[in-house]
Amino acid sequence: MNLNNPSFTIFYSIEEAIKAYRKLSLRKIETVIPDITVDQALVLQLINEEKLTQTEIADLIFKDYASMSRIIALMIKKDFLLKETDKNDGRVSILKITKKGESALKQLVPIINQNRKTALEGLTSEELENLKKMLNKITQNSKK
Amino acid sequence: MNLNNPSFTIFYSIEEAIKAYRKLSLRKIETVIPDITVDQALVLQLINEEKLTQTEIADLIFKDYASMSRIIALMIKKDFLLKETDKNDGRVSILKITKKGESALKQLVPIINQNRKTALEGLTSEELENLKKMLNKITQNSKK
DNA sequence: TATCTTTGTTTGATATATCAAGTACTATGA
DNA sequence: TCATAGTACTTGATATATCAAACAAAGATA
Repeated sequence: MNLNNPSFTIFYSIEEAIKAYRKLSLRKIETVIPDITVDQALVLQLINEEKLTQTEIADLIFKDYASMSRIIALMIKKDFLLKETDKNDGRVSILKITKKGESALKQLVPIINQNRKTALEGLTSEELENLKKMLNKITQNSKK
Repeated sequence: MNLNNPSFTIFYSIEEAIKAYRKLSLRKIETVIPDITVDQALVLQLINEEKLTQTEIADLIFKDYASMSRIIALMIKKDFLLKETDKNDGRVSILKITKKGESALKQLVPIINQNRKTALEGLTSEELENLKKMLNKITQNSKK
């Protein structure tokens, strides 16, 4: 039977966990910046930490390039980002954080860190290492 | 720093694993039934195993009721399901699997089981128990 | 019975996921 | 230098995620 099948429940525990965490993140984030999504907040943080192209960001956080293109477009529309064309390579976009983006970021960073802490409360670093190892095994198995 | 932060990597290992698994599932499923999605295949399987309302299915697999409504509508459009109104409660829909749905199901069940086996290869049942426990902890932490 | 609340489902709006196709620019080899 | 291939990104189409609002039927209550 399906519903009590351990293989079934693993994947739905994964889905459940990630959905619960995303919901927590959204709730906390919208208390400080109402018009930003969880993904957009993360992208903002990544661009702030390193100069990255859209493609590089997409690869980092496992997003499709098409999705990344639309996420960036919305962030520009909402005035969190600016886009310029790279002078050395006309295909590449340089992403810059606006004033509004910077101010949002200042408020977001502590919230994001707190969310992770909240979600991982009670898990030791060995447990987390283990969790990551098992998840990576599932990823590798799935890529064959 | 963010990218090497263990808290960061945990959540992205989770996303990576679930995305890799979904991609594997889709690839295998589309070899037998090209016009069905991973979610739709799962819904078909659940309806086959138990008589469930849309709301119950949604709760089981952590879907929003709105999403479930649309998934069901598409499955009806593609002739995998039929919907009738419950005679005892005019709000409730009774979902029935069509001939096409039944025939699809026969081909899908072994594929779905094989996908899970593939993805979990090399993980012992103790490890899986542990994995589930940690994921459930993250879920509970996130729900506060 | 008339009103109010709850329940099961749907619809609209916006964001993201995925595939396929398209655009623009760059690099490479004949 | 010209044709071809590759790279970075965009766009269209369809599916799903999420919130808010709507709707119809059922149940509860005055």
